[in-house]
Amino acid sequence: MSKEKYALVDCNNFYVSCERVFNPKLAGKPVVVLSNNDGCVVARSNEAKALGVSMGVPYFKVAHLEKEKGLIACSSNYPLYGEMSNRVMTLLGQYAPRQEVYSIDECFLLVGGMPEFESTAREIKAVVQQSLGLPICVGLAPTKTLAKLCNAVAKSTQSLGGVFDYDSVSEAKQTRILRAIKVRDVWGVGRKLAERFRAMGIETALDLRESDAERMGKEFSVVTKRTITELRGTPCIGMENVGEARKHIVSSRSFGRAVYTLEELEEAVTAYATKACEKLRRDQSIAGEVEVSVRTSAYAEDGFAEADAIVLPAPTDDTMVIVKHALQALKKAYKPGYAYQKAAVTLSRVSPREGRQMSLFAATEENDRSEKMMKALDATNARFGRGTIFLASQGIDQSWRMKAEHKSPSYLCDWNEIPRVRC
DNA sequence: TCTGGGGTCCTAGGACCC
DNA sequence: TCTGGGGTCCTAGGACCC
Repeated sequence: MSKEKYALVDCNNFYVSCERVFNPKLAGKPVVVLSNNDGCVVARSNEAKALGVSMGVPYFKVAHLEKEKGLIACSSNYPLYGEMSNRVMTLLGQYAPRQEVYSIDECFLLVGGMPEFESTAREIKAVVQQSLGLPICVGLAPTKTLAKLCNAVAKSTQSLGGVFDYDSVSEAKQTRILRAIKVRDVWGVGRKLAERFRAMGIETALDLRESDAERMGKEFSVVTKRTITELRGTPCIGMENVGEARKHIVSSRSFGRAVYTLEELEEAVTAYATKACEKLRRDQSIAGEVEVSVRTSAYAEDGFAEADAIVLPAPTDDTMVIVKHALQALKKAYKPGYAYQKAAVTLSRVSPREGRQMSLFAATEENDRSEKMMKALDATNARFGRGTIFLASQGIDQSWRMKAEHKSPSYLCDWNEIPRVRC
């Protein structure tokens, strides 16, 4: 039996790198990409990191660097990043028998039994750079947890050329590497756990590896025990099945300005529920419950947050049915007199569309009609652009929509915004 | 003035059953 | 009214991830 081996491939500063592909003027400059509403920094170029811009910082706190240091901010352009992600993932998937797309910018490849994968990884890196213009790094190790750490090592150590294989160095060297990594930077260790670990004198990845796995498992949870085992080189987190349907689907957005009236919240909830239903149908799933939540700013002194969930009469993927119940839930959650800043629609009790339980009371004819209607809706919106057909209750003006003041064009997703080349 | 969005997994505790 | 133990299922909430 060949030894297990995982590769973690991660695109460097992914959103910034995507912007740079289409706007070469951004090369070599400090660039950040902002979250929706131009709220926080969610991606930074190396030059921006060097200026001390930290991840997740509210943009207004670093906006002064625009003038002082030439910092450039881009609003996020998720359709563009999504399309670039599809392309890079498709390419990477060709290099291994199994791939797990872990997030928009990283995937695991199962490369056990493939000799000399380190040189293959260097080849992959060159191909992705050449064909898509995206820089990547690769970490190789016998477990996913170590592969994540090795990826970080590859990223931070220039001389490695973007690829690091844990097995290529001596045990002594491995130990030195783990000693240099803070426990907080280990996959699966968040802020809370790191605090509790520190109180026990566990400061580094090495300290965690050397701790008593059994005892830690009892004191914390099986998750911690698994992390420790993985740090020791024994895999216990396998590849996830790809393409499995999500169990919860959320659509939520902060508004571009404070919203007070039920009517405006109804528009937003209709739009969010519509979007959640599109995702639901794309997964070939149906939902049994819809929840609506609304809240004022999390930083408001006199804040308010409320949610209400409604179990649907029968599980469905019908936008009109789900919107209707979402609006009922909203009415129960809404209280007048607050400055609302955000609304969310969550679909749960999600199950596969195949073999669904039809409502006893709904005539099959009605089910048929709804199915045809939803198919036509999705097909039209896919062909002519999202939002070609929509429910009137989502409003036309939508003045509550979010801000995006520095957005790049939808180069890959809209014929009207395709890049032009002059010669 | 200005602080994102979308997921997963695990655990504890309550309801219910025999 | 008193009295037992054990199992399952579901949900809410916490912690984590990118």
